[in-house]
Amino acid sequence: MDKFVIKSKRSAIESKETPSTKNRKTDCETEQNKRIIWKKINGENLSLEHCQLFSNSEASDLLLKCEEQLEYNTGHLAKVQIFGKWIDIPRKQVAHGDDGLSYKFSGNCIPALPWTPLLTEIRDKITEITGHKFNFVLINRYKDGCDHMGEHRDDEKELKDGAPIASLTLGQQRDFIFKHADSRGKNAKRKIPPVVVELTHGMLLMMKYPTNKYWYHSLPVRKKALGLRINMTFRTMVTKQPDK
DNA sequence: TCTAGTAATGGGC
DNA sequence: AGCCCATTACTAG
Repeated sequence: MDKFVIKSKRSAIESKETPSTKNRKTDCETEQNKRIIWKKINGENLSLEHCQLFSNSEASDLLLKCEEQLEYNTGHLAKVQIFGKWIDIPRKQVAHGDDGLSYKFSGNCIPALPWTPLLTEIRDKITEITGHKFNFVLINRYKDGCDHMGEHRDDEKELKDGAPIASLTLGQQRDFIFKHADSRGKNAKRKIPPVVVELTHGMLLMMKYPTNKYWYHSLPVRKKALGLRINMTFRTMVTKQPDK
């Protein structure tokens, strides 16, 4: 297992500069598609597949471009109401996608901004590799290991039935934890062990049906993770029904 | 009408 | 010290 721990945003971006020549990129990048190796993680109604979609240097380049180009929601779109209090979400978030789509998040309705050349390029690369088309991407920026996301399932009603979600990691490696709906809480019906996936720089994780129906996922706090992570989850949203 | 979902908090390990 | 878990109140649909 090749663990690549990025200690800071700076090192994430500069890590492509290796002292030796063994990792030097040639101009055969088009050959890369043939070298992609998928790994599967399966369980009861759990179906995940992941691969190293982007090389270390490609992923670092994309992370840098994201930092230069992306802007994140502020104000009420960056807050959530919990137990009566309005709290800033512990990360930054923005959505892009086809015209008219939006993302509902605990009462908030986050409208999709238009696709940008950078996001279109990444989207099309994922489509090329997976064969799946996406009309929406939710981007979450975790500045360090203290930024996180709680346990949740993605809103099934908004997502096209049976469509996978493609999750791209850029930057800091983080743990991603899946918990079965029946094994959560004090009065859990069953004891199903959680599944931990290490999300690494340049890794694409496909969450396939029906994973999201039965399994919650979270990105817990990791105090020792010091670097920046940007995550993009490409989705296929249900497009608005034409009025009858 | 009833269910599910958001994150901070504090205690146990 | 870090990680895990149960608890907390209100809203949208």
